[in-house]
Amino acid sequence: MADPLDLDDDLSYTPQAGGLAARAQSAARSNAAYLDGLNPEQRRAVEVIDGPVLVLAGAGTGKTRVLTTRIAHIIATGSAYPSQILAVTFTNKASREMKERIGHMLGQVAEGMPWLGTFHAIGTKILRRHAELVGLKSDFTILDTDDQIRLMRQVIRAEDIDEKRWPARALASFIDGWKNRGLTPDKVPAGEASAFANGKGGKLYTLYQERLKQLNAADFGDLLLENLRLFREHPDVLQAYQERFKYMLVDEYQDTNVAQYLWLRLLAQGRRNVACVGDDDQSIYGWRGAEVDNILRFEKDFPGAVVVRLERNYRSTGHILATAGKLIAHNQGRLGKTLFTDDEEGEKPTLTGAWDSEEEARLIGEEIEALQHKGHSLADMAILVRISAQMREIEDRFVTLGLPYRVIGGPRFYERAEIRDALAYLRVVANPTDDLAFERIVNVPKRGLGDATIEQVHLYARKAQIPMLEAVRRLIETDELKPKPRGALRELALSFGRWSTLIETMKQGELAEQILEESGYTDMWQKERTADSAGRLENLKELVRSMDEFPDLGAFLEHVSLVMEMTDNDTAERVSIMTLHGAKGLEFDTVFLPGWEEGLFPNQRALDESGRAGLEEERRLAYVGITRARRRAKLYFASNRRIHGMWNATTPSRFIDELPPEHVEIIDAPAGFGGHGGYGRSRFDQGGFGGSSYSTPGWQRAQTQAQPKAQPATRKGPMLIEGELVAKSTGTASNFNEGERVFHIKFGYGAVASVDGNKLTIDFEKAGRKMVLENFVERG
DNA sequence: ATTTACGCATTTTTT
DNA sequence: ATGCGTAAAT
Repeated sequence: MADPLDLDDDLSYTPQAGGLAARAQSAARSNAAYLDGLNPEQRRAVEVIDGPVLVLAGAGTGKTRVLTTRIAHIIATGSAYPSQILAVTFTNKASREMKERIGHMLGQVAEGMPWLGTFHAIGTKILRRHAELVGLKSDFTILDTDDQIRLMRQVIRAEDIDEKRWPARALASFIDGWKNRGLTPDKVPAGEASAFANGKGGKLYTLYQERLKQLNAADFGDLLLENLRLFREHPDVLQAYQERFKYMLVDEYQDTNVAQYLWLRLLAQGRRNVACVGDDDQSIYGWRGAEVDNILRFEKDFPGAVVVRLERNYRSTGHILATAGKLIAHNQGRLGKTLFTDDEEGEKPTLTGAWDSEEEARLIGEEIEALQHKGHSLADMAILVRISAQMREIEDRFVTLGLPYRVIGGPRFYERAEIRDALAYLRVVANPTDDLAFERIVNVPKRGLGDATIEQVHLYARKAQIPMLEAVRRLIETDELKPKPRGALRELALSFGRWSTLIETMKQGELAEQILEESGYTDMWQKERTADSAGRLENLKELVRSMDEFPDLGAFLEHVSLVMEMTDNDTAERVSIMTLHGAKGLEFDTVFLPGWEEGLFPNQRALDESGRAGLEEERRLAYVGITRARRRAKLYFASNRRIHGMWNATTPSRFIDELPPEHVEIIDAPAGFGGHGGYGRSRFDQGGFGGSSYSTPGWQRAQTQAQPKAQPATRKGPMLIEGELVAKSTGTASNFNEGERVFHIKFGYGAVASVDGNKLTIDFEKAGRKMVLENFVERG
């Protein structure tokens, strides 16, 4: 790129026949079919393209449709070329979805939207063009969280600070917070800068930034922060982008942090054609820097802004919306929306009290099986929990029941250790100066290189101002190293040399395979026969497979650093388990919401740390949870829950008391059918307990109205006695024999201790003795 | 240098 | 309860 500021390079181009713009224009002429089926508010949100617009889009009101149609409209009316529209999202998923839908709408893939992407992807794109202006080279590497923390640890050590008292993790969160707020080291308020490491916080931040520049690297926060610096220090650059972006669109505006807000505001100061779409009631990321205020003060920032409220809900039934609406009405400081629907009232959301969390899991399992037998698809059901720790009991229950489930969230593909290790090898091959990657794998698999040796290399590298790999090459020619490490390092350096030459001739997937093989990395996992080693090897294979979809190794690595996920096309029939945060933007016919207890939900920590604001965010989380449901929302609370391995008595969530009794059905939990008197008896039978909210008039009324439900005849689940399976034995002989070695996806390897029908008792090497259904194990 | 043992904390998660 | 990370033992 000769002149990075020559942004208009692709603007002089005439739309080709059949190109995106041409097709769109013809669509517009022919009568704008894309506008059909929009309700009046949606239409307004689409058609008012000039000037600032704030679209308050409630849950399920067609937000994405409005965004994509708006883009199509801008293109179709010839108001701008696709390359002049900036459209930012938070997640790759959202931007992928938008790309797809726009392409659909305009009849082809939206290759023509170069500026549709996440904040970070677009920030990266801009930064690479002007890297020199902020002290980077355009091929700078993007650090992941691991790299970031390792680098900070080095900085902390170099400053001779006690790592115990001031862990790198904590510094990382400080720096992250500053970057989220758009604060460069010099702008950090003195008070905050000195809160870390006896006043050294600010200095550490400065040093960390210096190290990043030395390494020609940027962390996630920098991708935006350096943009800000770029725009502020180089008005000509800013102006070029202001002119380029005729129209700007922002998705999930309620989730923007200060840095993103400042970035947008700088760009929007040009033409002021900025449309922000969001829902203040769904702001649930305050804890990572999102500022609901951004959306609340939009009209002040952009005087004369058109505000459109989307309140017609196309997702949920009446009772569900009424329940969610009543709950969220308890929040103050909202812009205020009331969702409505033309849909039927539907089933009332249900509330079930369980004796303990185990019973809660059991009840959910039974309900799912009952629905399944009525013909409902497991893929249309989800369990939404407040914290990940709640998943375990539910998973355990599902494993026992043989109910297929999938956990959404959890460690993502590119965050898995084995993937990061493999990537580190590739990074070093692609870029021998990537010290952080080199350090990550220098002793993985174990090569007998310890801290002492690494430190030696470090020292040498720093003295000679060369990358570590180069330092290794020189060191092995001297006799400064002990023979053993010297041999290991020589071997490694030779390998990297060899691999580097292959990069030209070999497809990256093949190369990766060879590297993993020759480095002994795959061997390492093959030798480790634990429950997940097989999965790890499978992940590595998947990685290699996916690599060849990219033109070259560099393109692949760039993708990986920005897109920390892998598109999985697992369409198998399973129930989803995820956190409430992870559920945002999704919808299901049936949603299970366990754990509505004080302390858990609202979460005590959120309350302690953020007070009323924390409570309101928790309430929004509850709102998000309920509004995920299309037809059925099922709330649960338990009177006893195991927390950190200890049983605690709990009280029902205050949110339960905020629900409208007339829209909620109270389910009398079936008493334990194992014969324990009162076991599993609903708390409602005991009247107001523990000073909880159950003495309020509304709920007393609700309780008396509650139909004591008969033991559901539809319950098709296996018979249970104290949670043990009694009726699922098929009587048929098992495929497994005593003493046989087996593998279980969750518990790993073990030996069959006894066989009972299709149930096996297995002594697992790691997990101990468990009883599992035989279809969950395979011969090991 | 690597293995084992003990102490400690433990919401939510994207890029 | 459980895992993770650092400290002592091999």
